[in-house]
Amino acid sequence: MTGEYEHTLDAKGRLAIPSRLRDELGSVFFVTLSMDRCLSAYSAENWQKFSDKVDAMPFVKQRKMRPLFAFAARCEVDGQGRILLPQNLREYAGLEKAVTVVGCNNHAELWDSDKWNEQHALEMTPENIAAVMEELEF
Amino acid sequence: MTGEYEHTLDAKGRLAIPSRLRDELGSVFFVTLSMDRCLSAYSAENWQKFSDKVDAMPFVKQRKMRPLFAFAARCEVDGQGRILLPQNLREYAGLEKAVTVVGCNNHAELWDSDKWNEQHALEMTPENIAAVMEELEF
DNA sequence: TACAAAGTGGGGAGAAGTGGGGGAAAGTGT
DNA sequence: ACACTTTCCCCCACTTCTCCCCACTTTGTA
Repeated sequence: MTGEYEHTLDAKGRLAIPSRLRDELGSVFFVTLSMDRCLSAYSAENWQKFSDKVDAMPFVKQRKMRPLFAFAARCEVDGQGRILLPQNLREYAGLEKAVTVVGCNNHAELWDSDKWNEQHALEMTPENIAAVMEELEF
Repeated sequence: MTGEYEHTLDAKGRLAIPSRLRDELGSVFFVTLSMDRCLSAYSAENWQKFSDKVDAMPFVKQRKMRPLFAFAARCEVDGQGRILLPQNLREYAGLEKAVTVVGCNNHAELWDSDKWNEQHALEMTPENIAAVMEELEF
């Protein structure tokens, strides 16, 4: 998944999924908390992988993963390509009106647009890109 | 991929892909940020390799790679051999009207023609070529 | 010079994004 | 148990933008 897409959260808490990402996320996917005060959306397939990974962990470690499941939402896209975001998730990420959806390879992130713009400014510099390429060794 | 090709970005933000590079890039390819305030275009095949590499990284490291995906665009060439470049990418690279497409072995770079001409002048000297060959140890 | 391929420009159909109404379902309180 | 409120989901309507197609110009080639 790639690209950044700005959309608006309507009065009912619905968010349109960018058409470019819709195929990759599928018609049912999972949204959970992420670091950086944003939300992460995983396709059903990737969520399953993630879930399997946690399943394989020892019990004590599994408990630490609880919040990722407790605050996760199973989202179904409606006929208009939108999902309904639960209020607790919206509050966590500070989503109100303008939301930016960011493609991040194997998942998508949902950001309050103002917050994203700050992050964006830090990341979208030649210096940072150079550092990333260095790390990637591609 | 080799050669430099000057093209014009039309009013709709479309850019013609040089016919010489079209076969190597394919009908769907990916454009992302590069250092030097230009853009890099990777064939779908190379992009996949790159994406797989990131997928295999630990979670925290994956996050650092975010900008490469967030600012990447999946481009499909239209019937006339053109792609539509998203505005954020155009802004980053300062592309307005004259764009130079540069073949760089495994990828192509998109430069504002003025910027490229400066770079071009630095690189296209016997001294620089000598330095390059030195480095190459070929 | 004629012809083909490549590059450039623009109009229009259709998809994507946004907003809102109405009814079903679930939860709450009396 | 029943009425009431709230939430959610399906449907319809409107606007905007993207993408597909057609046409012209330029370049290269036989």
